[in-house]
Amino acid sequence: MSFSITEENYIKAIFHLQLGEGNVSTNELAAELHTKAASVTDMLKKLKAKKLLSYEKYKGVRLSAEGKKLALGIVRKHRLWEFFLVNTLQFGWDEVHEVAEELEHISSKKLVEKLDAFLGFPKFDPHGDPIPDSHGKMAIQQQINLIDLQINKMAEVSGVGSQSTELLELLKHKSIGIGTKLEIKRKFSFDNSIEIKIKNQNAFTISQQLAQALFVKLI
Amino acid sequence: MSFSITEENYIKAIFHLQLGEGNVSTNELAAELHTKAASVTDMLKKLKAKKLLSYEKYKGVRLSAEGKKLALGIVRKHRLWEFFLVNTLQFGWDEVHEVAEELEHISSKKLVEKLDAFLGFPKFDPHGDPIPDSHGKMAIQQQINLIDLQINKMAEVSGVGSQSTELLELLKHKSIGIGTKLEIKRKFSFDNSIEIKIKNQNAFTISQQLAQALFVKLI
DNA sequence: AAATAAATTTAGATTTGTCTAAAAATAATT
DNA sequence: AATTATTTTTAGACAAATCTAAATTTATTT
Repeated sequence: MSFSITEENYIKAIFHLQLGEGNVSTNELAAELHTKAASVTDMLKKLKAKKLLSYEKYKGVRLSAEGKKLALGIVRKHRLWEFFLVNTLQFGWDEVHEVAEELEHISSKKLVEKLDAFLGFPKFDPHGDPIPDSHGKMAIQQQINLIDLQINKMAEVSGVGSQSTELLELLKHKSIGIGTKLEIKRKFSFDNSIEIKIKNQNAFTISQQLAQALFVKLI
Repeated sequence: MSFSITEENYIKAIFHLQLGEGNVSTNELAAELHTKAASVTDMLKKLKAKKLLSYEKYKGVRLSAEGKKLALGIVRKHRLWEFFLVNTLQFGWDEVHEVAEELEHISSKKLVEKLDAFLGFPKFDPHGDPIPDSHGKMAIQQQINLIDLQINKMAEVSGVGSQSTELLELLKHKSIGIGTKLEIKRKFSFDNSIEIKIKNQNAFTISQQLAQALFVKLI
């Protein structure tokens, strides 16, 4: 079965809103999608008929297993395309969202898998959000993005945003790897670069792009 | 002004059908788009109101300058994405058309320009069709694809399908460049590789991919 | 040139996704 | 618990893109 762009956008919006436990309300959805409650009600009936979600009048909505699967597929595409735009086409990480909103609806299954392989099966997108794999599994992230680490808090590198050879080459050159212990000494707002200090080394600065590709755990 | 996917598909279809001189008929368009004549008539009125084409009842249709510009933009995107799918993502050249039909409607201007640069400003797509540049200009092609050259006809390399460093590296290694004179000795249907003979050299075979990246003129 | 055939357009209906306004159900307040 | 406020649903209408069937125009034949 295949779904319209509008249907996919509803499913994705519900997915993002139902993170906690409770059901998603009609008004929440209307706000998220910049539409009206009446339109949402109509669409929920349609999506219920397609078995993508469970919905009872006045009770709100939750995705079914099938709906979740569809949502994860869309999120996967969105985040893979964002990764592509930033790491391959040199977009700024802050200008890729709208483009990815369009690209995430391209339907070819083969395209997604080939893109994933080309990018080196990245686990996190440029914003540090996890990319679902082809089975819908995402890396869980107790780790935080290095760029969000507080100054002078010691932390340990626990993951990288991608497996690209370019990133790995740079990390090797800077002697950074999984397990490296470091802390941030300064943050420069001009270019969002940060100065980091690794034990027994002089402090040095790394770019925003590199910091965003690194995930750390507090120690 | 922005256009729906349907409108863009009509404009593209008219562009491909009006290659010669005459006007494009309602029935021709209906056949091309797998729709009915009545639907075409409706849409032509709409596109005329948007000044994308000139249309008089019962007289057929031709694109305006503006319509042509839009069409060239869509063709440009289609062929750039085809090039990307084949050369970057390793799709077979015969399986990219449907995917490119979707990708050609992604609207971001910046995406197209960055993709073009990433690919090395290719002049021809994997089928040998010319890719319009950002101003809508296409390389004219008296040249034919090497893969379509008849056996034992002497020809001269007149163009390459792209400027990618990978292609140029391979061409350098094989001592092939613009102006190289060669002829095809055999074609192998198993993998579509061909055996070529360059003056004063031993014959050697080249891959389908390489042959498709080379354009020649008969001499 | 009249008659027939083919192509094209109009008229009216359908589907998808949306809206406004009114009605119904749920939640909050006194 | 009754009243008010909020949320949600229904009813009816609309725009986009399509369709079928009928009407009209152009082309072809006799």
